[in-house]
Amino acid sequence: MRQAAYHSRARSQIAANIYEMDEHFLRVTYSAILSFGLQKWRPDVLGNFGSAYNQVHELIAIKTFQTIAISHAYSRLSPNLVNLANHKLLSRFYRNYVYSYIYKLAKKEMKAAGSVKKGIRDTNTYKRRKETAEERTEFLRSEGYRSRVIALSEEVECHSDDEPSFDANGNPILDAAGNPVYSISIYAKSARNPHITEFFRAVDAARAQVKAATKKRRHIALPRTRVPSNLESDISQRFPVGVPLDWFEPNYFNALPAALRANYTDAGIALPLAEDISLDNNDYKTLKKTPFMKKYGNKVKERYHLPSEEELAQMDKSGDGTSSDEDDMDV
DNA sequence: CTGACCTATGAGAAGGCCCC
DNA sequence: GGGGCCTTCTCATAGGTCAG
Repeated sequence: MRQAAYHSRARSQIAANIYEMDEHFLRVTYSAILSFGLQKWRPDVLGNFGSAYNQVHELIAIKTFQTIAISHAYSRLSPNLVNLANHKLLSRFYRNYVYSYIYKLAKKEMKAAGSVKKGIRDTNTYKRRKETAEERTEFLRSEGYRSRVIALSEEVECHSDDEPSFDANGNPILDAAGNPVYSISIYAKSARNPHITEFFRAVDAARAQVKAATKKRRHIALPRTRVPSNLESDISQRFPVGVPLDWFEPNYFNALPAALRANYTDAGIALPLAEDISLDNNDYKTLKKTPFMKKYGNKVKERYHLPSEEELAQMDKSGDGTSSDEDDMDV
């Protein structure tokens, strides 16, 4: 029961609300549709609301709403029924909903099937990624890291995104029993240095430890699994702009067009090489910039090929952002 | 202006807490 | 242990921003 409600809600708010309604009221509504000689209630959203076809739909919608609302069909939502008899007002609500809200969705969906659903999923993916960024950053601050390390995490683009487990058609993936599998899939972030990814995983483990030790367990979080074969999502393409250089995987970075590498000429270094970090040696956390660079940072920076002074000067000459030469494209 | 990208916020569900 | 309140989770939607 609880499962069913959750799933109907997960598909759509409207579907979930219909699910909560007494079946009797649904029968009243459907028989009204049939009594007008219609097989289905399907207004022509893209057409004129004044057409006979659409007027019938509007009439059915308002009449059935009035009929069942007065019988407390929507009591769960505790509606205010003061204006229930105001046909003009209900008509305006109806038209706003059908010819504005639904119209927009229909137009979007016509352009690309599945785009409405994808938009909703993306929204939540963005939000989760933002929260990941905030929580990791907050943790680094609370652990007393220097700003060069915190800069690894501050921008949302520093972090990979995740999506619920849906198949290519946007349908929930089902388990053997036919129930939807609700889990979160984490996409790869190929631009990011695996060294940094390891660092974030350690951060996450520590965050989980803090959470378990201090917070009450309110909610079972959905399991998160990594997407196989290093698949990247389309949300993950953009680079963070203010990150330390070693956020990037060196080979990946060095293969980038000079125009992109040029954005990071002033970027700092956040962490020592992996082999220079050990449990009993974490002075890198507190060293000031100059001694840090001398002891650890310069070694890291050597691995990155930034555009030379000559290249940068050449790039300036070829005009700031205005039409570029064809040979810009080759790297 | 339009579309892509992203944020802010409301709302329902679930589970813990508190008190009897 | 169970009813009511509180917190935190997720989802959905509306709204904002910005580049082209």
